[in-house]
Amino acid sequence: MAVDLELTPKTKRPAGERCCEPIVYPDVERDEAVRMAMVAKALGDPVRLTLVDLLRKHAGKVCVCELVPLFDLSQPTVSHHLKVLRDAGIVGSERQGLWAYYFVIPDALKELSGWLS
Amino acid sequence: MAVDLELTPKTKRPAGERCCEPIVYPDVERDEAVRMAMVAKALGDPVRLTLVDLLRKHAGKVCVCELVPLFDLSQPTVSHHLKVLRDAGIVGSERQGLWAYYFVIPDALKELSGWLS
DNA sequence: TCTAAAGATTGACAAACGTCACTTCAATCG
DNA sequence: CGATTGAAGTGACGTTTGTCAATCTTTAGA
Repeated sequence: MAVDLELTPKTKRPAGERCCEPIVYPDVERDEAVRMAMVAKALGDPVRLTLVDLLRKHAGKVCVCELVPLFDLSQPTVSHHLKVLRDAGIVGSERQGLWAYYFVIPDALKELSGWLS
Repeated sequence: MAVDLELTPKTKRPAGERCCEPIVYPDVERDEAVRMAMVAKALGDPVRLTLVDLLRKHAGKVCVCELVPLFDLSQPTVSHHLKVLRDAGIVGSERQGLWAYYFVIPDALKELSGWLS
């Protein structure tokens, strides 16, 4: 896991000679990075982060009609943000009659959370 | 802290009447959300997340010249990503002669990390 | 069956983003 | 000094993002 960077003392190289050996690291990490970056990106907007915060604090399912008035945004915009979160796998939705309820998918943030701490 | 959403059973409202009471929540949270979203956004790119990962795994200071060959990107692009991370307060840099060394700022990810878990 | 309401979708547009080629800056070595 | 190297800055580009107005879809109620 640990990439072994050689922190050798550096001196100026002659022209053309490369500065340092390229370090290879497994591609597994690359996929992991892509996945986590996708989640982080979805959380990278104050509105979406707040949406997730509300849904998490609520632990249950929250109706869109309760979320929209919390923001100074049009309904389609909130809907769009919810879609971004859904595409990132962070939240799920469920229709009941006229209403749509959103909820946080339990383990969606686990990988990123684990990496961060 | 907990926002008290009233999950009353919903019925169709007559025209003009609002769907539900707007819920107010303290502005402190809003600032917190803006700060955390800023950090998340900076991590919301695979290259930058990998950069942070490498710097963290290394626990010390890493020379830019060791980071550039790890990515299939031009040096200015890597430099740009490092600047984004610096602007977000996630990493710091230090010059030593010709070389620039980057390192993760210890507590930069704490707030987001705490919120996530 | 007609109307109205909740929510998603579409289209548009300005702003921000990721990338590169080119240039500039600062520091080292001869 | 003059040449060279590591890294940052600039300008340009195509793409993506956040937002809204307008529209569409589905459902409930009369």
